[in-house]
Amino acid sequence: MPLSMDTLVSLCKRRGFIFQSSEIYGGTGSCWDYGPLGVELKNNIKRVWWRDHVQTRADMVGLDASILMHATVWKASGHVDHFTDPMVDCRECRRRFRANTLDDTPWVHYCDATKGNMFRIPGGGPCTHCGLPRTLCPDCGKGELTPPRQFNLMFKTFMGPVAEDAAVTYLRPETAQGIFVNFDNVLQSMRRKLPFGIAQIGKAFRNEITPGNFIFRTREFEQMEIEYFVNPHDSVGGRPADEYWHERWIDACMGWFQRYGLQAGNLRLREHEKDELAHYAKRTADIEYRFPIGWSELMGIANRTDFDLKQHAKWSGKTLTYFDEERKEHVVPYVIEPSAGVDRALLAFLADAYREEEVRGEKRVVLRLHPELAPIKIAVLPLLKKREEIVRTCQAIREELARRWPATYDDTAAIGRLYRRQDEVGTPFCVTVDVQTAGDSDKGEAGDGRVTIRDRDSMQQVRVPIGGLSAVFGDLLGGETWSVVAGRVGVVTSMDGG
RNA sequence: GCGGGAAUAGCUCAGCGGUAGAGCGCCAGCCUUCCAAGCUGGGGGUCGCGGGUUCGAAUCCCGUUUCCCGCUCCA
Repeated sequence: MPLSMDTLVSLCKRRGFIFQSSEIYGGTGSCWDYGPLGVELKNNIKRVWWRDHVQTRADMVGLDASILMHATVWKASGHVDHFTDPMVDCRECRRRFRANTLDDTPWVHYCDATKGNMFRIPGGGPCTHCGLPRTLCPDCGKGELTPPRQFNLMFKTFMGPVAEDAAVTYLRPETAQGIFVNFDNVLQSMRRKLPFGIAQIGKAFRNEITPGNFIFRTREFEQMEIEYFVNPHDSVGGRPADEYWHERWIDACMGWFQRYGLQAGNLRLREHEKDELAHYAKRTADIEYRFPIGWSELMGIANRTDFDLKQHAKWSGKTLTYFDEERKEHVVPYVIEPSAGVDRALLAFLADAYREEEVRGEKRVVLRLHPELAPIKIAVLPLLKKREEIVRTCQAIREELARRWPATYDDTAAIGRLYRRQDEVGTPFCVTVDVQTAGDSDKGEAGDGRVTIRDRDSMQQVRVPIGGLSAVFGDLLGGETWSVVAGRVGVVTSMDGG
């Protein structure tokens, strides 16, 4: 049975990943809070994204621009003009129209002067039979229209305590503009040569008409964006540089999601049709993921051309160009924009990791999260919580491991249940301390100082000395596979075998 | 914004005019030497909120809020 969104929502709440915002007040539509495990998962996603796209690349730098920006930014970007059209709805057929173009569009009219015959009247003029202007829905000709409503896809707010017009600005609807307006700053301060990119992770806000589907579409969300600047006059491999780099980024992004666990079969690329392209875009490709709600956009990779830099140059009066030493000319770079949603990525990673398995006739729910993404890397568990030596040993081990990795201790259930709990939150490894480990002071028996490591996915176990744990986890959490590491350090036992 | 559905314990839900329930989970104790074991006990809900009808409302009526599904919309 395919994973339902409800199942995921329920798991997220029950296990402390994601709660509905302001729940005790009845909840706030489209807003979600990340709980103790959710914030770890989200931070992990952001961290590996940043590491892989910024820190390990010579051609990338980072940025963290403020959410509130000069209001003119949004005039230059086009968001003010394109985000705030007054809209009206037909009460009958429920079609929606832009109020300011309504009077110029052709309309359907059932004319009383001709016993109610239907006419299609071109342009915005009155009916030639009755002489009356259009008052009803131009499409069905029957329904009354609602009063115009402002559809502010941008959240308007005020800078300063006095609400006067000069101080009006917006919560940014995308992080991209923070990069464009800092293009020259970065160029000057970081001595960059084209091609190079600027990355940013941050919150963005859109008054979506229809939010929903859990964290898929929310009004407050977080973006991971790159603006990669290229010289459109250059050619690479016989192609214009912007087209070449667009392709490279599509491949890189597709590969990145798979590297952290998304199955190739749940990912696909979708090219935007010509009439679907934003007016500034030369080409846009979406990476879609097979979410519980069906195939939907996970990220978009657009070729925004030189539109944004030119717009900001025009509105700011500043020169936003790059000097090409070889050609001795100033160019406005083209920009390739890989833009991903953190929340959507998190949803995809969760959905892809979710498994229901049958183990000894019982259902096992397990999140097969990539170890780098897992909120908790290691759980240290006592086989018997009544034995002081065991508990003490557990806590010492946890404390030591927690210096390098998120590690937790739990003794509130029997071992089987403890394992299942960790499975359900995606903890890749458990360390179990038993009587042999700590010894038995009552019987005067010394412990052997060895503990069991249990692998989440295979449920196999291997026994290692406490002193070797740090090195073993260094390997396991550093990218080596369980089978390789386990085979190297000890005798592997499986559930059925032992 | 429109249409439809829903709202009762942390989760899944039953109850549909007469003292708020179950399963799971959670907590504690006993037990337990590796995969959701067992036994005992426990905490937890003014049944989304506000009105109304009634001797009496989780239950019927009205309003409202929120969520879900679909439509619309989506730089």
